[in-house]
Amino acid sequence: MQNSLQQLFESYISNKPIFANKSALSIKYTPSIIPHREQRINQIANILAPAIRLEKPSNIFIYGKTGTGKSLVCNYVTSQLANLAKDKGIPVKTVYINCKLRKIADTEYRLVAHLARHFGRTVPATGLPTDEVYRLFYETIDDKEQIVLIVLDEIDKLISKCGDEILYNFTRISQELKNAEVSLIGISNDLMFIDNIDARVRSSLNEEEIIFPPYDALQLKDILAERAKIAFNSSAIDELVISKCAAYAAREHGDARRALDLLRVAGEIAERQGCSKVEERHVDMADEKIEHDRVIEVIKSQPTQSKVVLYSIIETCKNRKNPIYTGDIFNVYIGKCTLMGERQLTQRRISDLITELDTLGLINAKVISMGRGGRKKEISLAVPQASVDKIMGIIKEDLVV
DNA sequence: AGGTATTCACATGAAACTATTCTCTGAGTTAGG
DNA sequence: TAACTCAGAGAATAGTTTCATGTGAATACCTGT
Repeated sequence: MQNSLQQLFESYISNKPIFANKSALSIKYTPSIIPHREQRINQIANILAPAIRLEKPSNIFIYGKTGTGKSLVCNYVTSQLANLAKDKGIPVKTVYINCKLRKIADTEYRLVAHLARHFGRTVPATGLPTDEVYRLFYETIDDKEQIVLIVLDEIDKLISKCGDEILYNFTRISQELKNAEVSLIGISNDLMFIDNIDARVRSSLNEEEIIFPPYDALQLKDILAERAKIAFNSSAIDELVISKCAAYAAREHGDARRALDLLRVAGEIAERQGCSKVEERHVDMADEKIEHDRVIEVIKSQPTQSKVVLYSIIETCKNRKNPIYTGDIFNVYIGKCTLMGERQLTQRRISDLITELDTLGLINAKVISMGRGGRKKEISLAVPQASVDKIMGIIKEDLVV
């Protein structure tokens, strides 16, 4: 035992390390070159440029699927702008907020409170009327002449949750302020997002739209190659592996984030196995591992009731071959609740929980009409068979089964 | 045969309710002068 | 009298329940040939 450990550590030393600078593959990393996005960078820079002359730039809305470089480009341009402004002493402030983050900016109140805090006000987490928080925010930024650029990432999530009055309120901000000017940059994953907004709000926004198309496999390959140069030792990686990662990610609507994850995890696996080089099989393993980890992570973070529902679904799927529907699940769920002494929710709520599990990608729930048989959700598991036992284990940890 | 009306078993939407957390306010209480 | 305490009103939020309405197509029912 002792000996084998010795060997393990020694082999770690004798093998040339695979990574040179792993951070280049993380999401937070901002590369100095952003391939295939030169045009968008220029577009955004052009729109924002008036800020330097203290004129209010137009509002911008950026659309594109996940991993198309929206946030990256946006951060890049705004930080360049902020740097320049700082050097020249021009009062331009940029704020980046991710609206998806729970407990930070996922409601109107929290968003405005967060903004006010960013400008140095202390705002309680609850207790104040929303109008009051708006007033605090106005006051704070209006005390001197300045341009404020607010970047709202994943703004579609915010709007779908709290309605589009927020946007309307923001357009009104500019009218209320005497000294400062506020411009919005909205980033959305949902291409249809703008169509769901009230026409009046939309016209008062009079925004510029920029669309980020997904990367194709070749572009992904360029991006990966660029990062791999920094992240890996040159001998540890070859073009084949990179192509494979690019191809896998291109299969999923050209998600660069996914491609980078794939490459990083493949490298980690190779490292752990004591290989001196990343091989294609490591990419396959990485693909599986990422999916598996994601599923486990998602399930762990679910509230108890969702877990009970998922448990019921898994068990029913195991025992029965023919398709299963909401009603079946509900019955099993009732049984589970009495067994475990959990509170029973209504079928209405279970229906919603099932839909949530579907959007999380843990199950497939398709609404089908069976004529006289009624309208139902046809439910099946979406996780690989291999993970099922692990999942059951995790759920059981949390529940007294 | 062809057309339409019904009907099933939920889905989907909206509103209202519950419980918790937090602020703010003002009445009542206390301690020191 | 100033400082302090504490209860109650009012807000925001998450998670539900209640009530109401919507839905798609297999099937039952009718019509005219």
